[in-house]
Amino acid sequence: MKAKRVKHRAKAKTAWPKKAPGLIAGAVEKCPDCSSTDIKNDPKRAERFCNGCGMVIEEKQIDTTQEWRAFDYEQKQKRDRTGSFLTYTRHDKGLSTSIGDQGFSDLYKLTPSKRASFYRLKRWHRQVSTATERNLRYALSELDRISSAIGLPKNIRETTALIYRKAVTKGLVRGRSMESVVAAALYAACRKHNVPRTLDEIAEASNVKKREVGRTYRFITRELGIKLLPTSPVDYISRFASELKLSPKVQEKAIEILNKANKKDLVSGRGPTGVAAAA
Amino acid sequence: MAKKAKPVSKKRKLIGKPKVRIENVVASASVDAEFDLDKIAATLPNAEYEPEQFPGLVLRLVDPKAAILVFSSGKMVCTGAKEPKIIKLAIEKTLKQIRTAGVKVRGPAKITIQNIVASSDLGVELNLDKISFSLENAEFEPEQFPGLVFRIAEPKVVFLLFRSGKIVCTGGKKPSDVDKGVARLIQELKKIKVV
DNA sequence: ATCTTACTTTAGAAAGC
DNA sequence: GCTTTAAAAAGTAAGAT
Repeated sequence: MKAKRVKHRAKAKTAWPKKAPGLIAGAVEKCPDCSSTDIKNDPKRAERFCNGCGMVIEEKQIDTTQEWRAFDYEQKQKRDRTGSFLTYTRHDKGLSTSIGDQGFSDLYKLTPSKRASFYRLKRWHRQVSTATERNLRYALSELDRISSAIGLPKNIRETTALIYRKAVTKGLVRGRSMESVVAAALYAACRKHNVPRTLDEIAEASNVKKREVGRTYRFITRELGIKLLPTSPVDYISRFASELKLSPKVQEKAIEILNKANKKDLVSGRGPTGVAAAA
Repeated sequence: MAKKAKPVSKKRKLIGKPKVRIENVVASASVDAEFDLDKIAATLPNAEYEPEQFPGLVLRLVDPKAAILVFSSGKMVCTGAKEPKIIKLAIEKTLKQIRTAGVKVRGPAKITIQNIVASSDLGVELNLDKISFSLENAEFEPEQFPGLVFRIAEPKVVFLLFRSGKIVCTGGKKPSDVDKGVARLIQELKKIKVV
């Protein structure tokens, strides 16, 4: 059975949505790798693959770099709605190459024209990639779960994926639960995009103790050389206001108060959340 | 005994070097002997020993105020000392009590100070936001902790800086590390004009 | 199976929650 | 009371390799 592992194609079956539009359910057969019977057919690439682990069952060929790009795009569009395809972890997002990835993107590029090379590399590919890839797949399904739970824009998911991947590459997940690292990366991404999501919200959504999310956040942030400015209390205003049903006028005044407080240097040491609430 | 800094009004500029007070000294010690912790725990009233929870026996001394963790290997950890010299006194007293419990111990213990925690007051209000923006090794997460963490490599110590100007220095192995560290800290703060 | 982490315990200060 | 910083001791747990 010739089959190759397709990265980021699928993730834990439990996290898969009912169906992936555009992909037709395949015949009743088991995946040689994970035994899942959830085999899908990919009309675009003319191949069938396991929906559970991403293993390609039959390759009917014709894969070119260009088609890979097309594939990415098509799947990406679907992903946006289903939250299934992990295309944003691909090289096209610069998530691999910029961090010394094991070479997935290069391998993909070799696939179309150098079949022989591919097969020779396949063994190596599988042994060195499997662990990381599975970790990544699981981590991303976690990310999707949490993201949809607290409703986050995709740019934040992508940033989170990027941070997570860098963390994995640097071996920062060792000794820590993958969940806490995902939560920490997500928190960092929110901070980076100035999307106010408190540690508590993320901790709750990810089932990781607040203390652990915070610790992991500080750890990976330090190790990856990421230095984020404390969230401005102003960023919390709109959220708090809508939650409390405050008028725009009140919000404006709150922001005004915050600006004054800032000039007077009286907020350092105080959590932005509390400051915003006070205002 | 006064806590130290009386309500000195915060000045705008820092002048002179602030007094540093050592709050805690942690040291490891060891003797060539194997300790029967059950026996020690059974005879010393000031000992706590719950091997299921932690492999060390906890001995609390009131005289030299300190807490000593005693391990079956003959190694110990002494914490709570307000000054380095107290470590030796505490370890000596610990060995004395252990002998009282019927456990033989010969020779003096070799002691190594592992960490010194000190506090001080710069006497100036600190703008932690500005410091975190300006100093590379500063990490400030007000949502998680009100203090700013600042690490310096030489001497290798870590500071916790607070808005009030109060600071904590930890990680030093000897008193001079604290003094040099504080001097270095002030030097850095002056560079970015926050003191 | 081994190596790597981290957690457990101890003390102390700081200041916000 | 909790949170953060550092450090040692000797176990356990979990993860990666």
